[in-house]
Amino acid sequence: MENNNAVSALAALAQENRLAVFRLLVRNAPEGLTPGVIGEQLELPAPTLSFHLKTLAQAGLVTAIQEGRFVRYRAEMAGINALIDFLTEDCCCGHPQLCIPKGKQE
Amino acid sequence: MENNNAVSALAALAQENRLAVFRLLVRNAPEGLTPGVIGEQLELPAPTLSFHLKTLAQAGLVTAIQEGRFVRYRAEMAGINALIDFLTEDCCCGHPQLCIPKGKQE
DNA sequence: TCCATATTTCCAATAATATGGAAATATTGT
DNA sequence: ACAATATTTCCATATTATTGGAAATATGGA
Repeated sequence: MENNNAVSALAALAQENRLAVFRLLVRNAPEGLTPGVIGEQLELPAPTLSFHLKTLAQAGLVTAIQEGRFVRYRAEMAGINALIDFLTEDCCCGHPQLCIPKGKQE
Repeated sequence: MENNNAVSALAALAQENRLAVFRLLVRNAPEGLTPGVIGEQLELPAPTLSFHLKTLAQAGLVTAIQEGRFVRYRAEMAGINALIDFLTEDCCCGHPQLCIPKGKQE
């Protein structure tokens, strides 16, 4: 993962509302949800939510597909995995003994 | 890890210069570096660097200890590990089969 | 075609962040 | 006490992010 992409993904998640949106989509993976439902659940006005969804999409953390009159947003697992891997390697580089995330403990 | 702490940590790393500072400190763990050396390596003016170090410290990603006239900053591995775990659980919650980071693959 | 509903764009106000010069503070060696 | 060096705080400026009302766009159903 490029440095730039990592910064984008980190910034996308570094915001309360966007983090909540992303988590909601993960809990509703793989089907995804429409902005209408997300906005209702999280009590976000439509323009605000649209702005945040766009930010998450640009960061590669969600994808959108049109379904008739609705749009279905889905959490992009490849995106979050890439971010986790970036942080893991970043954190461990050169000093693996200092940084053994749960997942790496045999 | 609390939601708030996660947002702080994400925001701290979601900035080019701060990410560079953190990575430099990880590469120089566990000894750490002084702001003088960091600023020289990354070509950052002292006040700018000080601001970023403070942000990283508040997010629990670095620690500072005074050493005579110098201050030694160190990467806080517990902090980055907590963030990685937060993202991993966040990402996997309810749908582990969709999200298997490298580290978790058997 | 016309209406109802879903979503986004436009836009302006507001808030939060980043930057770095100048000055302040702290510590060590003389 | 003084000079030299390290780091931080102060502060003004510039940049970027967030918010949501109003209007625009898009789609399906009557």
